[in-house]
Amino acid sequence: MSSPSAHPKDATALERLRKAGLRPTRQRLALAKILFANGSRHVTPESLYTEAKGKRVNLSLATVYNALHDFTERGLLREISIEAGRSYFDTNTSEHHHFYYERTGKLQDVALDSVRITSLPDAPAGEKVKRVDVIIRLAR
Amino acid sequence: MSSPSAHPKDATALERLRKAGLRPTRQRLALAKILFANGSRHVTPESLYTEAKGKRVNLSLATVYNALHDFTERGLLREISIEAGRSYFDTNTSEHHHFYYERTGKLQDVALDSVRITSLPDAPAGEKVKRVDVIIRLAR
DNA sequence: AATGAATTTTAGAATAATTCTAAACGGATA
DNA sequence: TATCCGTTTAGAATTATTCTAAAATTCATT
Ligand SMILES: [Mn+2]
Ligand SMILES: [Mn+2]
Ligand SMILES: [Zn+2]
Ligand SMILES: [Zn+2]
Repeated sequence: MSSPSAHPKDATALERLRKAGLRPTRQRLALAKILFANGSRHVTPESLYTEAKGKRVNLSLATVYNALHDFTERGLLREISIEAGRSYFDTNTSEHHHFYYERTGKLQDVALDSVRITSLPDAPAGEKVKRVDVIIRLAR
Repeated sequence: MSSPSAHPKDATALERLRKAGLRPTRQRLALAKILFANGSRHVTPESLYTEAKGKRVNLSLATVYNALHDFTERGLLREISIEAGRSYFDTNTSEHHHFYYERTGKLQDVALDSVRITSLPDAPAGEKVKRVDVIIRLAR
């Protein structure tokens, strides 16, 4: 395949990958551009694959899985599980919560400070709290 | 206090199924006995199937799936999704939260009043809050 | 630019969880 | 007991994800 474009448009995605210690391959650059071009997004592997294909990016589904996991390991994404058999990847890696539209399966960010938790139980002995996830399930 | 089951907690497996409008078949009775014999439990289809087989209950995995879904539809269980590719069924159907031990995949109940949420965002237009799930992820 | 080592991508096979199919079975009722 | 119809079942099918190993690409070194 051809070498990566050096256009300024790529700078953000390229820098992001470099900073994360990930080789900026053609596929990773294309996915990073899609993921980080605009605001916060919540994608599934399949939805991202479809979107990339729609933009005529040539890659395989396995590469999408690899990239999503690599990005997550390097802190570029956060993985979210809400429903069995479907995993989401969130471009917003800062602490926040979610609305979950049960009807459509869509996720929407909820700002951290709009959910005030004023007490939490102590973590069991030998364990520490890694994260508190609040999912606000919506129905009509 | 010697008279039988005034509360669903005390109901026999048979009574429980009858009240739920489910035919008390051999398989459902055996599963209900395992599930509701003691306190709160969090099972996976596979773990329940293995446990039943260990007690020499003759049934198929498909029946375990059917029963778990039937029980859930009739309010005897609640389904919980924490991790993609693994679903849990909870015998505690009252409102409560969970500790999730990431290392082992085990769930543990967290009493509703030990998590105090003093503010929540308004539901988006046309939607209402169906449930708020709090998952406290634990790591060493 | 060419070389070579390490990393990444890929197609397709493999695995895992769950659902489907349709035939056999068995509770409920009369 | 006879009949009805919901339930169970084995095995196939489906879906999501991971694995395999060969080919391609990146990148450091000449
Ligand atoms: Mn994963
Ligand atoms: Mn289900
Ligand atoms: Zn988010
Ligand atoms: Zn519980």
